[in-house]
Amino acid sequence: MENGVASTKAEGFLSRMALNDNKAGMEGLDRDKINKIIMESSKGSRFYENELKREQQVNQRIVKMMLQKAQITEQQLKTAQAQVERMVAELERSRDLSRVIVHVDMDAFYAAVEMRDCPELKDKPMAVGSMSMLSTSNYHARKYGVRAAMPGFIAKKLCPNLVIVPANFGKYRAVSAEIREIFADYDPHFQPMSLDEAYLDFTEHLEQRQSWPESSRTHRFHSSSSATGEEQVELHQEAVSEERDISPVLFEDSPSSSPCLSGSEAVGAACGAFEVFGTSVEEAVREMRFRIEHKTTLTASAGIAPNTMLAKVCSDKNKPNGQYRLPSTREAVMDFVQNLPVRKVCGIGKVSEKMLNALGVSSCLHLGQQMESLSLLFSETAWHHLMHVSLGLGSTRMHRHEERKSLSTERTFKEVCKVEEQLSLCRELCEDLAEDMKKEELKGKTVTLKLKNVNFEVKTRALTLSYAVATVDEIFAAAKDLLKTEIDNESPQPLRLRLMGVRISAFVSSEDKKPLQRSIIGFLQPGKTDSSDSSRGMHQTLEDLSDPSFQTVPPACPPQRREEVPWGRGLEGGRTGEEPKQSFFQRAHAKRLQLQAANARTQEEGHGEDASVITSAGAYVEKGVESSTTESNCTASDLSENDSVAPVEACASTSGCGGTVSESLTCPVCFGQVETTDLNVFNRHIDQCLSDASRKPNQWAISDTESDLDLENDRKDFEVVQSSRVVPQEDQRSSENASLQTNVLINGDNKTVTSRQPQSCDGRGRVLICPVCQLTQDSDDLTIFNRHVDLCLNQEVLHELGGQTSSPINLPSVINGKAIDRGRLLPTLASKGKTKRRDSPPPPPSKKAKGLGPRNTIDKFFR
DNA sequence: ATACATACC
DNA sequence: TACTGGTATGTAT
Repeated sequence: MENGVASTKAEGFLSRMALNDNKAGMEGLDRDKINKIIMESSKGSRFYENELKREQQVNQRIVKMMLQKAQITEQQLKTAQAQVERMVAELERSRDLSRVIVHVDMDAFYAAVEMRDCPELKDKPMAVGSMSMLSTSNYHARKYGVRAAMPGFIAKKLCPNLVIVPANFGKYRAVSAEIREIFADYDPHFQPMSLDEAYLDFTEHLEQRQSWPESSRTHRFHSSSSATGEEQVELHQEAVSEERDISPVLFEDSPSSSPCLSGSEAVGAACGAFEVFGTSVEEAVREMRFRIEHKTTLTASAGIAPNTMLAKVCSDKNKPNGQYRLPSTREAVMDFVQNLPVRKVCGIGKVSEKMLNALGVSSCLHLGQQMESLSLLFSETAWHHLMHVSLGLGSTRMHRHEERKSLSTERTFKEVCKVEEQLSLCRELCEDLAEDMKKEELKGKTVTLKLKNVNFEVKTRALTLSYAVATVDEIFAAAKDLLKTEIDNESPQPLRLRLMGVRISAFVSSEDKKPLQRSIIGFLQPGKTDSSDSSRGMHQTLEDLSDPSFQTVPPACPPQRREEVPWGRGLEGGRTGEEPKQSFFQRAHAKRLQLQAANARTQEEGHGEDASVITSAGAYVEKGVESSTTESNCTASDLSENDSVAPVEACASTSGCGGTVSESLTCPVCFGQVETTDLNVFNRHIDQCLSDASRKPNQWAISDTESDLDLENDRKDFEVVQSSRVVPQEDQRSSENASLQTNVLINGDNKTVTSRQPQSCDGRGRVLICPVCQLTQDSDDLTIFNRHVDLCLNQEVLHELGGQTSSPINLPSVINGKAIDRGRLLPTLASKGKTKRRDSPPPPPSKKAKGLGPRNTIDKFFR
């Protein structure tokens, strides 16, 4: 109510532009004066005009709704009422007041971090962001009406002394990690909503807490009041370590056994006062906030309630640095809700509020009173939500982060009208996106282009492919088509853009992400000579794109692509030169392959067939490490769709190549010793190294992964060695195709099996093949094998460093010195899963690769 | 499936 | 001078 309609009297104001003071720290402002300044700063701008337009659209919606309302009959109302009542009864029956949910929210987070690190800002109005847009403001600035989502230049008009500090997300992320550590102590399954807020289920913690000794609820104060500047920073550090010293003791499973008391008293006497927290929820939450403040020097606010919807509202109640508990009784909840302005509810924004207001609904009390009409005027999901709200219902359990559904990147810029610039912009976005896709090991089928013109009109254009994509070229191929179409539609007028964005969605099931495998593969791959296939078809260069005459390739037709650029043909022209974008390893390996495989490139057509069959079988296809102008297509995903190779796919998953278990492991990328025996940790390290090394290249292919079935198989006995090109073994040995891609299955008889002979998958006795030197190892002792691989990896680098030509590496355990092929190793599998899964209903996101995920990494190799 | 709108941080 | 960027979801077609 204190808000009412944002634009109280100022009739000419756009409600959507007016100050949104529905925010802590903004009570009692001179709204009219502030709105006047805001309007004066905006009036006449393109932005303003667009807002005006949108406001009108909303108004029309409202008019329409009112007309509808006017036509509602008694009968309809009656029916609706019955339905609502039934539903209320049912919801009431299922009301769950047994959980204790807490919503924690850092106060003016970014601003607080900046103030903490720069004391001069403390007593000044400040905000984080830029002249164009602010992310947040401190409470001092809020008094002037300066708030998040307001452009800096307007904020400056409201508050000329406002200090605007650029955002430093790295810092916020670090602080966020600190507070999350604390959250985890109270609820290991807490649900982070952003860097500065999270929902926690305190129920379990409270149960245990009841039996905790006082010592476990005792926390030491930190007296740092006299510190200033750098000193304060140091103190802060101390606080952090202190916190760390304390928490393990405090939160052990059996707190009673913790030696906390005696020890802390002594320490406490030396460093400051104690604070003992009780066993109630409020005390527990106070303790948590205390620890947060102690550890970060930042304050948090919290809300305690029986569900998330209420907890969220409660956390705002006593902000900043406060908390509010809503008792877990139906009565308390209903009372609370009655007085709750609808706008405070998460999910009800500016527009919904306005529509509800038009119906005379401003508080949740009205919501309940008008539910019948609302059920007739709003969509089912909408009114169901409103119904829950009116009853004070909300989620009572934390559902941990679901799988990501989309990934996007967008950029606002000055005004771009030239087609070439638009295309190169688009390409840049695709590059960024591809990089992110790679980081997350994702592939998606829908590419969406977003455009905003200088009048702030937004347009989105989507294209759904029949196969999942992830590389720059694939994404760009689609985005560019979409862009081109828009350009054509507008011509002869140019598109006058102020923003462009690219999004990918419709991800393929993610269980088949084998991060490390891919990583290591990419890493071992020679520069991908092949797929870079710069030349044809799909590979249009930027220049080509700029050519108005260019024809776009019909989107979404994998078969066509395959014809144009058959798999495995990429070698044409096998790149002899070095790819500047290759990783060090790739270059090293490529060089060696080059030397060893002398003239092996010419016959691509010759083996094209085999190559494609095999690759589709589960080979990992590397995406071209093309220079910026080339485009590669046909990635593993294309091939993975080929059902004909399914049989092989089943066999494609390889078992790990063995693993070592030693005190420390040597990272094949940085060669540093990783002090751990935990493969997950090790894998993470390698992933990090790999991603650091590959930052720009995008050279790693994204291979598909194996299905669960494969994973099982893969624990068995066969190995799949795959490289970018398939070469029958005979040829391989007799010719120098060695450097071409191959994909072979090797069974116990040491026989190379191509995808045409999938049956050999069940081969007994496994044969391990070094992914680096490609030599078959006769020992199947994984430890020995790993040692060999390590040596090979090192050797590889030494060669590169020494600029030597590589020669067969003779290492212990390499027997059978039969070079199988010099392709790469591909532990995996490529896509198997996909083909299979595709036939059956897509796996519900829920199954999240339990247990599959983590194991996709290097442990396949080094286990 | 596509486009656009709304919402949240 | 200057009005974000990322993700999810709902609404409508």
